[in-house]
Amino acid sequence: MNIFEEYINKITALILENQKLLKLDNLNKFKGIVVESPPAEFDFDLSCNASLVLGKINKINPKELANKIKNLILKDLKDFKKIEIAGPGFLNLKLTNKSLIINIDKILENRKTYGKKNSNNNYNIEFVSANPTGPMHVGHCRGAIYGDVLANLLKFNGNKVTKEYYINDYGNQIKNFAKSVYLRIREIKYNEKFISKKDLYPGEYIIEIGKKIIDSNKNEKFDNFDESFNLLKKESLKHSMDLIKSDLKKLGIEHDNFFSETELIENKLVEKAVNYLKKNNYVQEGYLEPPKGDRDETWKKTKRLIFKSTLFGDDTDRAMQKNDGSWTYFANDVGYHMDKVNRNYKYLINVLGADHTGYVKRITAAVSALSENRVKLNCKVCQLVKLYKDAKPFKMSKRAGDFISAQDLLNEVNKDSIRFMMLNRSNDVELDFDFDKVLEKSKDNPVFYVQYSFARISSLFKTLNKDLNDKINLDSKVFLLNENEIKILRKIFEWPKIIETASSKYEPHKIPYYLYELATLFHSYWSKGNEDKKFKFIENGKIKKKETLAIIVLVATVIQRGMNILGVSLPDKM
RNA sequence: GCGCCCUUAGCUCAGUUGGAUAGAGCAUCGGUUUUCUAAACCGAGGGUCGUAGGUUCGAAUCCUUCAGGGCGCGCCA
Repeated sequence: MNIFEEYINKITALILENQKLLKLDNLNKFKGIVVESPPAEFDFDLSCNASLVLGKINKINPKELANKIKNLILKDLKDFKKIEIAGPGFLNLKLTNKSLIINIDKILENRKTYGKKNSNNNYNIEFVSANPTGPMHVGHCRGAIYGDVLANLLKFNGNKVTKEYYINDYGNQIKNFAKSVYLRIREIKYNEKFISKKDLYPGEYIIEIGKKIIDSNKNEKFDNFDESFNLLKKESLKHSMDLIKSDLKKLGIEHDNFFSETELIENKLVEKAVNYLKKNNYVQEGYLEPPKGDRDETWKKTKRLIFKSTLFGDDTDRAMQKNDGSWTYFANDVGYHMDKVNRNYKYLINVLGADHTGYVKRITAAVSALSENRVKLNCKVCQLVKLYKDAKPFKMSKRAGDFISAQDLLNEVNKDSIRFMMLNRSNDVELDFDFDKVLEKSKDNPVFYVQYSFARISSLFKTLNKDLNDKINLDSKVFLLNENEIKILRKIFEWPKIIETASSKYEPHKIPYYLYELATLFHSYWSKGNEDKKFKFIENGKIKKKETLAIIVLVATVIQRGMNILGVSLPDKM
């Protein structure tokens, strides 16, 4: 149920019926007409811009038109007790008690799904996909949470969502990773000092992995890297992925599908994709120009397979093969994405870190080519996370193993705060993550603020000895909302719209912002009781008005739905 | 040189399918508690929406110019 949609339909239908009376010709252009909440200073429930939009197209003075529409609405729709024309021609509308109650009842009857935007599509969201050569760092957490909440949001609306992780368990980096583990094992077993070199992984977790592999392979000598390679690769990857999965789990995230790059190679998916693209002339042998950025010493102008990604909006065509004829990382990814296309998803979403911005156009181009534009890949880039502690920036780099890992973060900050704070910003701006602030228990910390509002409601229900799910019967004869309750109700009406834009634009950050505003209204109302006894909810252990109870249940309902989507818990008591 | 993102109050940011007097939080200053949880509330000051143009009844929002900041620009992954 979305009250704005409901009334836009009623009002536009009414206008259509009375087209001649209103002297309107261009009625095929209803685009742009909306019903929304008026600015706070107007004491109305709804606002409609129909006369502004239609007046413009039909060259009619919007205020005159507004007046005619106003009379029509008053005559034909019995839902409003007051309509005013404001500003350049906005219609501000106030609902009758009866229609307010109808709308409140509708929400109360469908508490679990209030705000749901019905939809039934098949989505694949690829996110995290951190290299399996080491543990997750803080930057990964942002993308991880973003992807997870996006999935929750889309599922809430009724879509099917596969949460996927692409494991880059192939190529040189894995060789170097296994080599690092090998050298650490030699260090432990034979006292050979580990000397860190370029391309090796020095981090301490490598030692842990080495120990585990020694334990589970008591008879293995580890005296020849090449001979032990397969074993080392397999076991190191397993331990490393276990680390990552355990971090993800602590953040409340579980993927549905892990897709291995090695398997993709073994199943010849790249060849299949390349052959398909060749058939359509999207892949050809050719030469590329040297890159414009930093000089690359190993660059060679030789003939190789090239994907013509410029045909799909990329800045330059892309190599599918390296100097030695083997596939590039991109070629493998093309193979992977062909598999996704073949799995018949309607929408593909890739959540990437800021350092992969330059990759977006080519992989989007590849999906267009592979699906003949049938499937749209949407790449969402999460900008950097900047860590602060004691007002000093925390450095983060994956270089020497001195990055801030997800573990480090989880040791100090609980999952709820991490999730909420990482989402409390649009994904395409940098995010300052302040350790101190996130641990604070005050209004400074939005997580606590929202949770606290719910805890207050819970305690209220405990005092009343009532359950949040109890049925409430409202009576239009005595129905009366005070100004605090009206403000809250109007905010509650906006919830479906928040869900709609958050999910259609993939912008989950709108949810924490909204919840914070709703919590503010509730805290404010609550405090009114401290100033003036008449605003207290309870008298002699009983609720004073059923309307108040209904409003409070609505607040609790929306906060529950919202926090549920965010994957943040709601304690009863704080 | 090129691409993507950003530029809104002292600070951190919401707000873009064009709409009404541009909003929050922090910080600053001043108030509120014998309580349904003060982990809260109320009030005040604070703005040329980076610059310069354009589109129109109307622009933070759309187009163009320029400037500043971030990320990236390999046949690495």
